[in-house]
Amino acid sequence: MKTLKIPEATITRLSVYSRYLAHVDRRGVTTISSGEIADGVGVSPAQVRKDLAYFGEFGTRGVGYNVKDLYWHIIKILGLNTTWSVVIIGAGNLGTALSMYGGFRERGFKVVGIFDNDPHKIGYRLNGVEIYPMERLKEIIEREKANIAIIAVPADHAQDVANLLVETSIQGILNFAPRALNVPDHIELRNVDLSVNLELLTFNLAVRRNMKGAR
Amino acid sequence: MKTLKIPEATITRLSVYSRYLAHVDRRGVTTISSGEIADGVGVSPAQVRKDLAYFGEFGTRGVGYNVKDLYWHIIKILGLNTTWSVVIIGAGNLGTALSMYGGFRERGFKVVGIFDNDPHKIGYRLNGVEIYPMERLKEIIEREKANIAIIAVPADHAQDVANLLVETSIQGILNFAPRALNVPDHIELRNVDLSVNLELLTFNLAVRRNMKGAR
DNA sequence: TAGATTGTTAATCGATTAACAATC
DNA sequence: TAGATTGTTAATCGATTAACAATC
Repeated sequence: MKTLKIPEATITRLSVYSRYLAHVDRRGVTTISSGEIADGVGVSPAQVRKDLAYFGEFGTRGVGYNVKDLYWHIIKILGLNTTWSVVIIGAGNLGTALSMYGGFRERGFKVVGIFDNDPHKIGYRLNGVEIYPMERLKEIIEREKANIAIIAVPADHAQDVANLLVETSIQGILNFAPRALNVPDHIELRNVDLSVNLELLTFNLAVRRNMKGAR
Repeated sequence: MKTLKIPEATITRLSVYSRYLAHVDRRGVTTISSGEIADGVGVSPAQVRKDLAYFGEFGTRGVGYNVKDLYWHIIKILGLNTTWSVVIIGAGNLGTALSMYGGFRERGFKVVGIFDNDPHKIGYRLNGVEIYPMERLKEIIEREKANIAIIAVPADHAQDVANLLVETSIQGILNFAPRALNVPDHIELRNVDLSVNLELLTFNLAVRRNMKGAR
């Protein structure tokens, strides 16, 4: 099978397109052009068409795309036509927020367990989901058939948590701790760094300040 | 002045490097090579040197980089040698978590106000920071000299909030709502989409599943 | 000096953009 | 049919990697 490599940026944009399609669908729009999608999300029409072309032909020349149709095609591409069960490690501020975050549920993710090492938190529920002690990590992951783990513990404990997860049936890890993690190849790993985004902003603001100063 | 364009990926990595440098500094390391930084954060040594080269010469040939020195150089580049005052709009789950998130404070960001339109939340404090009604947005931003606003409201209200912010002295917006926003050029805008990251993971997991199925 | 490692240039690789034939 | 818009190819642009001279 020919598997040409898909740019990660393309997947990122597909996710954005699909959310925009859901948005216009709710507003009753049935057909949309690459140019309209492009305007809606802030990219070029050629980019939209190129991104979709990696996966097939979803439109009609001279007409555009059927909104619902394209939406479901992208959902399928992203693997979101099945439910993913998620566990969250760390019931601190970030872990708590992520476990209540509506954005995940909207996209079909289901939080099935939260873990923490603070005895005072064990047994409580967040959004109906129980907080378990770390000792029960493997047991609960296997019982709930969790696919994905979100790491939301302090940086210094992130690798320890990753090591525990490697011993379970977990398939993917989303790491919010600002520390590079080591996991075997059969586990998908992605890092999200909240501070980096704020710092991309300050870098640009600092550049502007300096430009002003140099005038 | 020659201003060659810096890739955004370079800034992202500088932020990561600086955090790694802080980490090894705490462990007492005084000198480090591009190769060691590369290993620590998971990029190539050439990449590290290239990224730094955009901004100057910070190392010593045959020796490497002084850890503290390089750390401060990068902090300066990122604009983090001054304190940035941040307001958070939306005291829901995400806004609450962000306002308590230690990762921001660690990097010198200071949350000076939280805003919400729910009367029941007004006057309460999160991490010592008061929750104000939306009506006081402009007043508080100007009083506290806030530079950056973080939008953590539902997607449908994000543009309204952005419109209010445009009328204030805010310089940059970090938008967590999954919706493209329109703001004038003099305001720096960055979008963070938490779901996208989870979906990059499921895309890869779905590809793996299909590969298995095709075998 | 010999060994190590930077800073930088050139080569490679990959992603985006522009253009247009295909076709509804 | 004429107008519109896709799907796709070729051209451009930009970022990463490899290699090595400079130099501590």
